[in-house]
Order: sequence, then C-alpha cells, then structure tokens
Amino acid sequence: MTELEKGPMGRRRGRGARERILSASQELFRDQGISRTGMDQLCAVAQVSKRTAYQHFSTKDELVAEYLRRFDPDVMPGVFDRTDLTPRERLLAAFEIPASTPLCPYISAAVELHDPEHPASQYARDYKTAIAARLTETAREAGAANPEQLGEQLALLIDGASVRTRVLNSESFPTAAAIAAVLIDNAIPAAPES
Amino acid sequence: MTELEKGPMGRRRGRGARERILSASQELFRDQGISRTGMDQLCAVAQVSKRTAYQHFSTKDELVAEYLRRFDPDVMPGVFDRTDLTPRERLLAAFEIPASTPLCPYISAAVELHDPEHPASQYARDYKTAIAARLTETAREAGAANPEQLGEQLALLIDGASVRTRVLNSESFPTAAAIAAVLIDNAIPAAPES
DNA sequence: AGTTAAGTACACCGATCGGTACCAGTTGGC
DNA sequence: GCCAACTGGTACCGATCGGTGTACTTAACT
Repeated sequence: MTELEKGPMGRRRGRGARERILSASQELFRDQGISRTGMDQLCAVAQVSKRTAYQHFSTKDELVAEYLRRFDPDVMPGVFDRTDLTPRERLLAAFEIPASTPLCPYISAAVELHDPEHPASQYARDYKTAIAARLTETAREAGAANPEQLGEQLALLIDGASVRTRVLNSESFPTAAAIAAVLIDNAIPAAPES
Repeated sequence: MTELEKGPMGRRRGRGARERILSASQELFRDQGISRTGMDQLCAVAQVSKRTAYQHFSTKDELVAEYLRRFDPDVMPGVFDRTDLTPRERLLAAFEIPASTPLCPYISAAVELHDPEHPASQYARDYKTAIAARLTETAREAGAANPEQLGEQLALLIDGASVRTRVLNSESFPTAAAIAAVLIDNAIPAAPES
C-alpha cells in the first residue's frame, strides 16, 4: 500500500514519478520537517523535474496533504489485528514502539502548519480519532467498564510519549506503557491475569 | 520578570525596544509559529526598526532562544507554591489549564526547529526536566511510593494533553487529570481522601 | 510506425527570507 | 552641553521560497 498505488488515472505509462515524489516527501519531511524542505530539494532527491512534480501536485500544500493521507493504513499497523494476543495484550502492544521511531507525522504537521483549516490538519484529526476508536474497540473487547474513556486515555498516553521522545530525546514509551497497565487493570472489573 | 529586565549591559537609555521585540515574539510565535513569522513582520508589530532589532539580537535564532528562555519563570507559575493546597491537590491543580492555552511553546519550538542542537531545543529539554523535577518533588511531599516515577508520569500526561488539545481541538486536560488522579491514588500508600 | 501522454532540462517570475549599510534623529549620563 | 549609546527609516543584499513557461525527449500502447 505504501508503494505504487498506480495513481488516479486508469493506465500509466511513464515510470512512476509520483511515487518517487511521495517517497522523497516521507524521507525529507520526516528528517527535516515540512517547512524546512523546499520543493527544489525535494525534486532533486526524488530525481524528478520540478515541472513533473507540479503536474502531479498543483501545490506544495496538496503534496503535504497527500503525504499524510498515505499514512492511514500504515501506522499502528498490525497491532490491532494480532489475533495471537488477548485484547489486553494488544492494548499494551501499542506501546511497544521502537526507539528510532520519529514523532508522529500528524502531530508534526499540525504543529508546523499551524493552520487548523489546512487539509493536512483535518487528516491529523481524522487519524487521531481513528486510533482512539480502535483503542476503544479493543478496550471493549477486553471488557473495560468504560471503553470510550480508556481508549481516549491510552491515545493520550501514546501522544504524550511520542512528543516527549522527540523533545527530550529519552525513551518515554516505557513510562507510558506503565501508566497504560495501571489504567487497563483499573478499568477491567476482574483483572484476568497474573 | 516578564518585563524590562534591563538587558545585559549595565545602563540603558532608550525606551525599551528590546521588550517590545520580545513581547511581539511571544504574540507572533504563539499565533503563527516561529518559522512562519518573518523578521520584517516582527519588527513591524514591535514598532521597532530592523536595525534596532539586530542590535539586540544578532540573529533570529538568538531571538528565538531568548524568547524561550523567558518562559522559565512564567509557565506553571504558582501551582507548586500554593501552600493553601495539599501536595496531592497541587499535583492535580497542574492539570487545570484553561482551554485557550496554546501548545506549550517548548514543544512547538522543538518540533518546528527540528534541530536538537539548537539552543532553543536545549532550553526545551531543560524546561521539561525542570517541570518533571517539581512534580517529583511534590509527589515526594505527597508521600508517593516512587516519586520520580510519578513525576515523570504526570509530566507525560501534561504533554500528551497539551499536544492533543492542539491537534484535535478538543479539551484533553480533563482526560489527563482523570488519569493523574488514578496514578496518584495508586502511588500513595494510604490514599488520604474521599 | 505513429500518436499521445509522461517526464526532462532550464531559465525565469515575483515574493519573501534573514541580515546589512547608511544616515538622521533622539535620549540620557556626565 | 557634549558625547555616545540608542532608535528609526529606508533602501538594499544574495539566497531561497513556491510556482510557471517553453521546448525537448522518452516511453507505452495501438
């Protein structure tokens, strides 16, 4: 899903400039931020002429929006579908994030763009809402007394850990996971464990 | 402390251009972000000539650093010193943040600047560390079993709520406060309340 | 082969970026 | 009153920003 996607038009003939552009966007936006990445540099990395870039994305904002839209299926990938884990284990597995993981691109974009009306900001809200919904759903499976509340709480923990990892350069997900464990055990009537 | 400060040199004569510049920085950096605020606009708002601005701050980065340094005594102001509250109440009071409060400027700067070596990023780390330390200290007063852990946890909750308030446009501090209450009661051997 | 669309190379646009030079006015401490 | 720091106005610098125009090449499918 991260690759190809064939673009909107039915048939394509050239050799995927669009994919190279989006791929370069991921790399550069992640490493340098959005506003510090110019279209010239982006096109150079993507090995695409500027003209071509602007034929695929009529504006940089449009490219940014598409760059974010792409993440939807990718992030938090298999965690919620791992049937080998109990719902409770799945909730905790959401906090096992490798140290190298950069700050959530949606947070990064929302802060950088600084405009709630920007389509990218809307995607960010959608994404955050979706994550909270999946956590809520899993919390319900786990038998939580108030799944909506637990889902929202866990989502807040993930974002807090993500931003502190970036700002402080120190591992914060273990801290968040510890909190999560407490909340989960508190929310499930008969703690089914240990 | 937010005002005047007389600058580094011994005596000053003119009428505070420096303060107007820093005041305009707070306003503009908060409302538009750092990178989206140009020096021209900043000088216009501060009603200061560009020449003067660059006599006080030899570089924009230097201004940004000073802008952040200024917050140290301001943010999280009286909460930790309110002797009318029990330590436990003080910990919870840290989550009573008005809805209008913008995203923590240190987080905003760290994300925007995207450079851990930037002096502003260093200030951000210092500030976050200081907040965690004060929370830890108060947690110790409250009799928490593991004050360091509780302090770090509460700091994470605050940042999570701050960033979600910004990204989602929805009040997240009540959610964080609810988590905090659970953590605090869990951490204090004999819950002294209700 | 020939049509057609995708991609390329490169010069160029106005706007804005951070930052400076120069010159004139103002203010305060001595 | 004098000197020096402080302030302002304004034009300007090179670089980069996002974005375009034009003419050319390449590749895919019929």
